[in-house]
Amino acid sequence: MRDKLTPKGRERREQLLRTAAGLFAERGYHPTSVSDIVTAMGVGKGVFYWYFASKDELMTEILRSSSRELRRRQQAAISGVDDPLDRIEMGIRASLAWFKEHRDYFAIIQFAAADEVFAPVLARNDDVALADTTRHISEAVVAKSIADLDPVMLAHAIHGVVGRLARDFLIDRDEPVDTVADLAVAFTLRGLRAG
Amino acid sequence: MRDKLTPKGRERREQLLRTAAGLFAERGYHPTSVSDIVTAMGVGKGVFYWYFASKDELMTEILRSSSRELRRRQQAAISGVDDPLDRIEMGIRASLAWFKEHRDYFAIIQFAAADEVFAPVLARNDDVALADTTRHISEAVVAKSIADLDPVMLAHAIHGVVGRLARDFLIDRDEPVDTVADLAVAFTLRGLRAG
DNA sequence: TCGCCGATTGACCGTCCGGTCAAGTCGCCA
DNA sequence: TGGCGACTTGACCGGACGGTCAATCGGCGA
Repeated sequence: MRDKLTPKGRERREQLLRTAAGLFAERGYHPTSVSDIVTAMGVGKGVFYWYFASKDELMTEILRSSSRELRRRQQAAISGVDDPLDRIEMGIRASLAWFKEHRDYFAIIQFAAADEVFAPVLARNDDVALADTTRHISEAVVAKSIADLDPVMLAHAIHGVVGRLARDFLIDRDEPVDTVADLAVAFTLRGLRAG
Repeated sequence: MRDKLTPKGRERREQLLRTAAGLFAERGYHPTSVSDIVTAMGVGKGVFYWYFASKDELMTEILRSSSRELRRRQQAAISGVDDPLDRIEMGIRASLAWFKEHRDYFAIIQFAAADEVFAPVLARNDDVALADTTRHISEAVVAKSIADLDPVMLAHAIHGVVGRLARDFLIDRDEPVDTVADLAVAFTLRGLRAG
C-alpha cells in the first residue's frame, strides 16, 4: 500500500507476511480472516491495510516470493551438473529439502492450488518448473538410453511423485528428507529408464 | 432432511445433487452459494433445506457416493486378476477411466482435499485405496523380482503419478484415457521393477 | 369434495468479513 | 520546540451468505 517504509515499517510488513503465512498454513486462506491476523499480532485492523491493499494482494505476494525462492534453490542445485538425469535427481532433492524447510509455504501452495483466484498464478509457476524437467528428459532421450515416451507427460508424472511424497511423508509424517528423496529418485529414474 | 420421499421428491433430490456438483466443480465449494444452486434450478431456497440439512451435508454426500463408486469400479477391474502387478495396472486403468467419465467429481475431490472440513473424509477414503495398492506391491515383492523399497511409500508414489496425470491430461487437456493410462502404467511398473 | 401432507415460496434474520476512515500517536528533523 | 509524515486505532459500513419459517400450493386417498 505504501512505498516509503521506515525500518520499523519494513519489519511490520515482514511480520504481517510471517503471521499470515502461519495462519494460512494452519487453517487455509479463506477461513483465516484479516481480523484473525491482526488479532494474532495484537494490533488494529488499520495496520494490515496500511501495508497491503487487500488480503488477496498479501496472499499473492506470499505465493510469488515462495515460488521464487524454490526456483532459486532448484537452479542452484543443478548448476554445473552436466548429466540430464543427474540434474533431475538434484532438482528432486533440492525441492524436497526446500519443502521440508518451508512446510508453511508448502501447505499454502496446496490451498492455493484449489482456489479459483490463485490457481492460475500457481499454474504459471508450475509451467516453468515443468518446462525445466521436460528439457532434462528430452536431453536424456537424445544422449542416453531412456524410455521413448512423451517427455512432457513424464515430467508431469515426476512432479506428481515428488509432490505427493512431499505432502504425505515430509509434511504429514515428518520423515527425513533423505529417506523420501532416495525413494523418489529411485522410483523416478527407474521409471524413466528404457525397459 | 426428510425420510419419506415421493418419486417426485427423489428426483428433486437427485437434481439438487447434480446441479450442486456441476457448480462446485466449476467454481469450487465455498464460492458457490446455496442461492446459486437453487437459482440455477429456478426454485426457492426452501427446496434445498427440505432435502438437505446443510450445505456441508450435501457436499459430504457427494463425496461419499463418488468415492464409493470409484472404489467399486476399481474392485471390479481387479477381481479375478491373479498377478499383483497386473492388478496394479488394471486398478490404474479403471481409476483413470472413472476420472475421465466423472470429471465433475474429480474436480470436487481436488477442492475438498484442500478444505479443513472435508479433507479428513477424503483422507480416509484415500487410505483404503492406498492400502489396496500397498498390498499388491507387497505381494509382488514376495512373488517376483521387484524393487526392495518401502511398499507404502511406493503406493503413495503411484497415486501421485496417477492423480497428477489425471488432472493435467485427462481433465485439463482432455487426452484419451488410453494415452494417459499407457504412460502411467509404463512409468509406474518400470519404477517398481528391480534394477 | 374435503382434508392431509409432501413440497414450495421467498422475505427475513443473525453473523461474519473485507475494507474504510476520521482521529489520533510517536519520533525525527528543521 | 513545532510540525510533518509515518504509523496505529477501532468503530463502522455494505454486502454476502447460510439458514429459518409462516404461509401456501397441489395431488391424492377417503
